[in-house]
Amino acid sequence: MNTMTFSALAEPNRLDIVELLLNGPLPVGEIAQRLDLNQPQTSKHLRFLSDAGLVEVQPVANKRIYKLRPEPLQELDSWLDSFRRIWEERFDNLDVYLRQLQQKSNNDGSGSK
Amino acid sequence: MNTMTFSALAEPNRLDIVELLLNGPLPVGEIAQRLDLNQPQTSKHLRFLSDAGLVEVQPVANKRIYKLRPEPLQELDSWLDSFRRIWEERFDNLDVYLRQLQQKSNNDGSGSK
DNA sequence: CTACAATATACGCGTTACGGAATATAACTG
DNA sequence: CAGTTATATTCCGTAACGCGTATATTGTAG
Repeated sequence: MNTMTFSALAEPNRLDIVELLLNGPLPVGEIAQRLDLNQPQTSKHLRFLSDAGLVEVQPVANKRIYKLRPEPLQELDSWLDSFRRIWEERFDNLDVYLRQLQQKSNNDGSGSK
Repeated sequence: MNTMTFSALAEPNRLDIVELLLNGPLPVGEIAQRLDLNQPQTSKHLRFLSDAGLVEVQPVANKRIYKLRPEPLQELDSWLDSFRRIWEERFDNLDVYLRQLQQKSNNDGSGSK
């Protein structure tokens, strides 16, 4: 799992941008206006999101229209698979671990490796 | 969506810890050893993960055993729902947007509101 | 080519984050 | 109680981040 994705989404304004773009592609100015950000910050955040692969840009005349790229979020989705599998099984194997610990300290008189 | 979760997972070592704990709860020393981290860093990362609600601790004798808490990852999972919905539909509404733009610039001689 | 609109980049600043080393705390052992 | 193990916290230096302001870039219109 690429930590860039998490870094990108860890910043509140960037998370807002991503959620805003769920409604469809938008040019920088619109994004800045709707989220009440100034233009340079917006560009910088978009740059970050772009580097992380979360958005891509398409120039149209004077404007640059940003839209979401599904790939990183799909990767995130499949990363979560591992956890979904566990949630359904016995997630809390604490007792198992404790039993192992117990057993270990029984035959541990000699510090074998 | 809570950005704390993203911040917590944005750090490679912390991500490793979370993935390691998928196999079951572990004490600090084991985590440090398996991930080749020194003990203070491990404790600090676990502290962070704990603040983010991603892990919880259970003291056992001398040790402190950390285990995953599913809630934040479940929240993440349901956050992704919004995107899953979109992926299946027409995700790239760029053409739609462009048509709106086109139309707007037609009857935009007077800057109404 | 000039003026303008939209966007990107550079710079300086204060804050936060991470790592390492040292130290503090807590519990077990004898 | 002293010694030891396991873990947490503190202090410090450095690097990255987010913000605001100013400036550069790119495209459009006349």
